[in-house]
Amino acid sequence: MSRASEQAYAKIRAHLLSGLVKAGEQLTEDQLAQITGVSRTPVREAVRRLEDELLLVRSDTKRLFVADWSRDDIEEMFTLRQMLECHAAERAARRMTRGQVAQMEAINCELKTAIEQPAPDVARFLEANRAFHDAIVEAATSPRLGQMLAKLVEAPVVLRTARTYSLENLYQSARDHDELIAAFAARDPDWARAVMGSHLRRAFHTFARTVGQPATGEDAEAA
Amino acid sequence: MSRASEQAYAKIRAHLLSGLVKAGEQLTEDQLAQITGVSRTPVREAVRRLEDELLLVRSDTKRLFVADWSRDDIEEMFTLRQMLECHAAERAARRMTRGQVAQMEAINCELKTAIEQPAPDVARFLEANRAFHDAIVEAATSPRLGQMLAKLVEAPVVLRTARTYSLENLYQSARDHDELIAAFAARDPDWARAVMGSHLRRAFHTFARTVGQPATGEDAEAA
DNA sequence: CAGTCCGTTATTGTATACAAAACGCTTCCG
DNA sequence: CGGAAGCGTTTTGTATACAATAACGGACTG
Repeated sequence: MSRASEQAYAKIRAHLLSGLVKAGEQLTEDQLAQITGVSRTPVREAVRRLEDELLLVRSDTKRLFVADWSRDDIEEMFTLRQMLECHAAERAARRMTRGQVAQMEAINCELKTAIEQPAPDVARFLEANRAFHDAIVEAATSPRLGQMLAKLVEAPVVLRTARTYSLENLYQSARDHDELIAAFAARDPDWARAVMGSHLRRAFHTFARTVGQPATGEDAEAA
Repeated sequence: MSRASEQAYAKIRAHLLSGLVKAGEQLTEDQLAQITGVSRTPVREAVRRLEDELLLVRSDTKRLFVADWSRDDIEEMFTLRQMLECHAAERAARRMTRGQVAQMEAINCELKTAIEQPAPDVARFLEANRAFHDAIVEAATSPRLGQMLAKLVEAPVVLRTARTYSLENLYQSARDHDELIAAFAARDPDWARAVMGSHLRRAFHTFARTVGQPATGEDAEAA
């Protein structure tokens, strides 16, 4: 994306997760143009993307609102993500080269060091985690699948960024990744699918628990 | 969508399937603005939608081209569609009301009459077929799923519109639909999923056959 | 003659002004 | 007092002019 519209996208997104805006609140393009410092044209471009990612929604008469997700919405997204990403893991297991496996090991190594610092570096962990999942999608070589997953993965992250991650959950993720790598190295699609399934499903439940009893947040898990 | 951008979308889309443009050919926004009769602003909006639907693609330097799909691309889309729509059928089977089942019977009835006219009315058949699948997605009550499927379903239709449909395939579709309705009435998710799976998978193979031996087209099947 | 640098042209990106549509408020009528 | 119609305000949609960037081609140099 071009500079202004990309910047608008990033700023609006940051604004949405800053917690300064409430779910359901109306926004106007002018407002967003002022916040982002660019004109309405690139703002509209950015808004379109955010609509697509379901962070913003439009009323039937084209007015713009901050999306508010129900618990069902979130469960739905996790379910879809699980379905698609299991498929991706399966495809990836059939196609992954040795070089790609090695790279995934490197990524997961980085992820572990992010955890093991004196204090776990959550941002760095999330970055590595993202890279790991992206690598799987890439190995699956299915552009449509990647496009769909990108949308699903982005969204829940928004809600969870504010939460803290328990150390144990971070370690569990790293172990899941290790097992995924083993499945890829063994070129076993069924194994890869199964590991990915439990990885994500558990993530959903720990996530749902913190949403059910919000604000205390201590045991959300990164997927 | 608003009037001008909607019109632009429809006209560009029609232009793409008219066969006047070759896959891989470059297009410019100005060109499209002239064709559609509106300014570049709504054209850009329409182009973004078409990019999202993968009918248009951009080079790494933002130049616009007509997408050309490989056979693998098409297979990928069918696979994804099957995965998602099987899931939709399963969900629908759990949630569908008697009223909705009755409505699906009505739709499939309409579909059959479209076939049985002196000459089968393919356009009318496709319309009913689309309504049938839409009804399933609606009964599944999963907005994200619906959104994703909409994209996948639209695209292959483009390629197949030019083809003719064999009578037998039309009847087979109607029978599949009957069985789906039976599965819904019985509230049997597994049954619904299985029928949908074979319905779509068969559609893929008949479709792939005509693509493999193009131009003769006589046995593409509607899903 | 090949390759690269630079100026020209083509194309996309952004800003702004204006048009159309929707909202909300007031007023007017029953 | 309720409700609907009208009008000013707000918000979104479109057109157009201009800016930035990428492709193209031609001249210059080794």
